[in-house]
Order: sequence, then C-alpha cells, then structure tokens
Amino acid sequence: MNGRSKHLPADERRAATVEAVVDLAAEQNPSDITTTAIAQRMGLTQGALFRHFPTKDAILQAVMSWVTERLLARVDKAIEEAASPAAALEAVFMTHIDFVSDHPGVPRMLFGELQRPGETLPKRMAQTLIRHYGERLHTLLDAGKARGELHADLDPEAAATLFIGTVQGLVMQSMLAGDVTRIRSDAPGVFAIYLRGVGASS
Amino acid sequence: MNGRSKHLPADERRAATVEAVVDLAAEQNPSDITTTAIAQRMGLTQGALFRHFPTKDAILQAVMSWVTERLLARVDKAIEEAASPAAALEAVFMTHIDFVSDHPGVPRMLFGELQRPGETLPKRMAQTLIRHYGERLHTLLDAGKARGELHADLDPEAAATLFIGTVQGLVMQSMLAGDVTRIRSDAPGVFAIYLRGVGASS
DNA sequence: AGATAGAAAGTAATAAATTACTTTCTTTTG
DNA sequence: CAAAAGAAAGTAATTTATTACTTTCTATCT
Repeated sequence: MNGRSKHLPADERRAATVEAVVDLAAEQNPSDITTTAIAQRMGLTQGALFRHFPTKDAILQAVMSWVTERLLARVDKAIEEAASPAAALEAVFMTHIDFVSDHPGVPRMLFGELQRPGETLPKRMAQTLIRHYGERLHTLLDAGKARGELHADLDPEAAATLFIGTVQGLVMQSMLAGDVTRIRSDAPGVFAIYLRGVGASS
Repeated sequence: MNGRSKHLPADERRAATVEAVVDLAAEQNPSDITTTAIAQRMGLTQGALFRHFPTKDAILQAVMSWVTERLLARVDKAIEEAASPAAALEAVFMTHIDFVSDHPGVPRMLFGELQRPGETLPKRMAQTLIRHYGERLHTLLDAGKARGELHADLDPEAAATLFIGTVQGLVMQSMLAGDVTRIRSDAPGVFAIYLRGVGASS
C-alpha cells in the first residue's frame, strides 16, 4: 500500500491503465496511442500491460466501460435532482461539459471508435453508450413538451442530435484554439442558443 | 485519355489520389489510411504514389487544399446568391450538408487533423479552413443582427460554434446509425431548431 | 513471529506483421 | 529515343504480442 511498492494488485493496475489512456487521449489522436506510450505513462515496460489485458482492444474496452459508468451515472444523478425537464436538460448539459472538461480525450475516443470499420467490441460499447445517452435526452425532451416547457412542435430526435452536436462543437472549438478551458467558458453561451431553439428560454 | 491507358499524367494522378483518400476516409478512421490502401484503391502499387508525392503528409496536404477550395468556393457562392443574411445562413448550411453528404470522410479528416500533436502542415491547413469558415459565419451573423433578422442579444461567437456543432452532430448521428444518408434527411429538422435559437424562425 | 512456497506482477528481449519510404529495373507515351 | 510513370522488391522503424526469466507480495505452517 505504500508509495514505494513495485507490484500493484491487478485491479489497481487496470484502473491506472484506463486513466493513462484517458489522459493520453487528451494529448493526441486516440487511435495513435500505442501500448508503449501507455506503459511509459504508467512507469511500466510495454510487455507488463499484457499481464492484465489479453489484447490492446481489451484495454480500450475497459476504457469504454469506465466512460459509460462514470458519464451515465453523473447524468442520471443530474436528471434525478432536477426540478423539471427543462432544468434537467441544462443540468445534464453542464454535467456533460464538466466531464469532457475533466477528460477532453473522451469525446475524441468515442468519435474515433465510431469510425472504426468492422464490428469491434469497443466500437459497439461506444455506440450503446451514445444510444443510452440519446434515450435519456429523448425522454427529457418528451417530458418537457408534455409540460409545456418546450415548443409543442419540437422534434425530439432532432433536438437530441443537436444537443450532442452542441458538445461536439465546443470540443472542436477547443481543439482549434488548442485550449481545453474554452469548453467550459464557451459552454453557457452556446447552450443558451440551444435552449432558445427548443423553446426553453426564460 | 482513353480508359485503357496505364500511365496517367502527374496532375491527373494527383487528383485521383486526393479522390481516393476522400473516399477511404468515408469508410474508415482517416488516420488509419495507409499508402498501401490508397494505392490499392487506385489500382497502383504502393511505391508508385511516391512518384507524385514526396511524403504521405504531402498527400494529406493536397487533400486539405482540395477540401478548402471546394468547400469555401461553394459556401461563398451560396452567400452571394442569398437575399438576406438569414437566408444566406440557411444556404450555407445546406451547401455544407450537401458537401459532407457527398464526402462523409471530410469532416472526419478535419476532426482527425485537429487532433494531431505538433505542428504539421495539413493540421495548420485544417485550422485555417475552419477559421475562414467561422469568419464567414461571424460576418453573416453580425449582418443578420444589424438587419434585425436575428436576436439582438445573440452572441455571434457562440452561434458560429453551434453552427459547426450542428453539422458535427449530424455526422456523429450518421456514424451511429451507419447510414450516411441520414445526414441529409435529418438536417432540416436539426437546422430548424438552430434557426429558432438564433432568432430567425419564420 | 519467522521462514518459505507459490502465485502474482514485472522486466528484457524478441518475433511477426505493418508502416512509410527507396531503389532498381521495366513499360508506356509523346 | 528520351522522359515520365509504374512494378517489384527491399529497408528501417514501429507496433502488438509472446517468451523466458526475475522480483515482489502473501498466505500458510511450524
């Protein structure tokens, strides 16, 4: 348990590996992350990684699991604590922005996984994550319409797509500027326009 | 000039190379496109590519040039022909959607280039392309506000970011569904919400 | 408690495949 | 025929994964 220990238990190493990948993804193209780079970041040799993961894809798989649990848990909590659907929408957005501000590599990884040809497991995990996210948005948007908080003629499908695009646009802008902090600082202004678009402007 | 010719002039091969890369980018992660894959798509051996380009980055550079010329030219034409800033905004959007529907690999390549560490030439070209695009949007949004077509308190910076995010969201949705045609079919609904957000709803 | 066997975790070296790029020689074309 | 374009083969560097061996941790037994 001390800081000088050279051998860590498997579950801690697995957690540290995920963390290393998420960190590296913030600095470079996720698909260019090598096992050597991951190991180096952890202070290990490259081969040691394969004591804990059978393959590189298994590492990415663990990362996708990590993202799914953390992001959806935070989002669900934000929804629960909100007083109304419109408030929940805003809380989910801010939660999401907080998450990608803390882990700017995550949206890049998701985008990258979706681009992979074929049917890899990490790709399917990225798909289901975004689908589940979309379903929560859909529910929220429907509820908002029912309560009269959102425009009666709002297309929930389109509104969910734009919601995700809003985050994606902020991520892109931050990459352009080379400044991750812009995600958080630009978020309120961009979301205000979205809110007006769906009819929830005060 | 006939179809049976085995040797093509350099400029035609360069154009064909760009086309091959754009096509491949629609099918896989752009950063995973190899020179072997490009050559194979063109019916050439891998080494033959280097008769026309000194390096792989030079190929990507040519692709970014191609994208810049085509996209900005179409966008500028759409702006010129529009009667008002709000109409121009919609025309630019539809032009952009047409472009990425025809070439779904392009937004992926731009996103991918932005992620590259260091200062490569193709990366800088991607940055300037998006910046120029953003400037045109900014001008349009300012003009729209001046004419009273858009909300007086609209933040043009945020509106430009959301505009690009709108496209990005549609691209992401199409990757999720594995169906490129959804970009075009979902575009009007998503853009309608954007329009309402900036205050240009009829 | 202290010694110790055995499992878990790590290293170093390396194999096998793939990558961007080169070189040499051949074919095509004006 | 000469120059451009391409094929075929090769090179050096990387990448994932494996192997043989070493170190560290931990549970058990006297």
